[in-house]
Amino acid sequence: MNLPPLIQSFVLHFGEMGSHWGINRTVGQIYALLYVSDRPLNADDIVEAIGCSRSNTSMALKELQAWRLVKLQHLPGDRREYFSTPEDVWAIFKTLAEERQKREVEPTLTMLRGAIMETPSGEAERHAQARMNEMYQLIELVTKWFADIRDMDVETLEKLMKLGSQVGKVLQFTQSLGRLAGRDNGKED
Amino acid sequence: MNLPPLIQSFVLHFGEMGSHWGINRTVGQIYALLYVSDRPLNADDIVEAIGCSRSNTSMALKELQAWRLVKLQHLPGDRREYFSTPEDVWAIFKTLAEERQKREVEPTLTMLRGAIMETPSGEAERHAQARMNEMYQLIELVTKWFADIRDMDVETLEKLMKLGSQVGKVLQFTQSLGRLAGRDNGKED
DNA sequence: TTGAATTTTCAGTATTTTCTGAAACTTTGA
DNA sequence: TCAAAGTTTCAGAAAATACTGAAAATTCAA
Repeated sequence: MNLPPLIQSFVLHFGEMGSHWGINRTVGQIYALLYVSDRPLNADDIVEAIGCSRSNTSMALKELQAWRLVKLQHLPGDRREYFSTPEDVWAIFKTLAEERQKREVEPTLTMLRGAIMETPSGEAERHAQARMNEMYQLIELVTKWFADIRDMDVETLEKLMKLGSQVGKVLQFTQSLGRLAGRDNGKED
Repeated sequence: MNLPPLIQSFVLHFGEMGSHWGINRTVGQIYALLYVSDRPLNADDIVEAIGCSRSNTSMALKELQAWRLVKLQHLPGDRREYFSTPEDVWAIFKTLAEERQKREVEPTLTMLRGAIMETPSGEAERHAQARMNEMYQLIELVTKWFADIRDMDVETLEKLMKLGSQVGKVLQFTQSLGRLAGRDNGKED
């Protein structure tokens, strides 16, 4: 690996982190490298920087494209393919959430629906179904909500997050709006 | 594996899903089994149901305890250890988020802080630091927010989620109320 | 159409992770 | 204290995953 120490530690960390998230090390490293790079990189740049084989790089880039985490582009007068990550960190975050949703959450919901439909034979199975149903309801609620906030514009999203748990008070406040009680908006820190 | 088909498909699915999330198959399966079980199970029950070795079960249970995802208990008049999952699916969700935070997010923030502190030598490194800083800000915002909503009571949380993107509108509304009242309800850092 | 540049595929190898059985350890009741 | 019941540890086997180099395929300009 042939990188300034500052960037190297970032790249190595993402490699390790990948393992904890079911992503292979090279994929994590390449992603990290592209993320901090100030220009698009081609496969040979990456081989040079990371120190893995050309073919491994090709596989990893393919996987990153499948996740929609990197953009492919061509530079004028150069046949090679160049890769970069989207600028906007929020966009990255949203893409990741969307892909996880599609790949893991949806199949889980499908499995749960199937199991919940079955006719239980006996108390144990009836209980299992009730538990699966609880899980189903939770996952559905959370993912619908994620989809909702995903579609909010970043400005509003950041405001919402900065508000934090205060949003609970805002909620209670708006619920009592029917009475038009003329108090302030309930922020105290 | 010796389970009703309905439960078996659930258990197998969680085994597979585990791999995508950096959790080993047996751990995922055992967790799923305990989740749907209508009574606490001991290690031999688990071996019988899943069909793995006794020692593997022991390891997996240890890991699940480290994640605080299973409770250990003793039944009167029985020396064996019995395991079960918390009843409340929300609690499970929160525990998972907390542990991930501690194990993966915190170390990442520490690494980022370290890298951002370094003195950059050259434009490439300066750019890399700027990118790392963007990531740092995002992660910090999201985790603070998670911590905030984690501490909300389930009732409020469910209301909030059901409200979905409507919360954006409520937010804008209360912000204009805040301005009218002469204060800003966005938290400052 | 050719051939140089580039990317992809794939079979085999290396590495990592998971799983097992045997042995060691712990706990508890007599 | 012992012995029985139960649990954990750990070295090595098995399985899964990642990585490589060589060869095949693709692309593009002439």
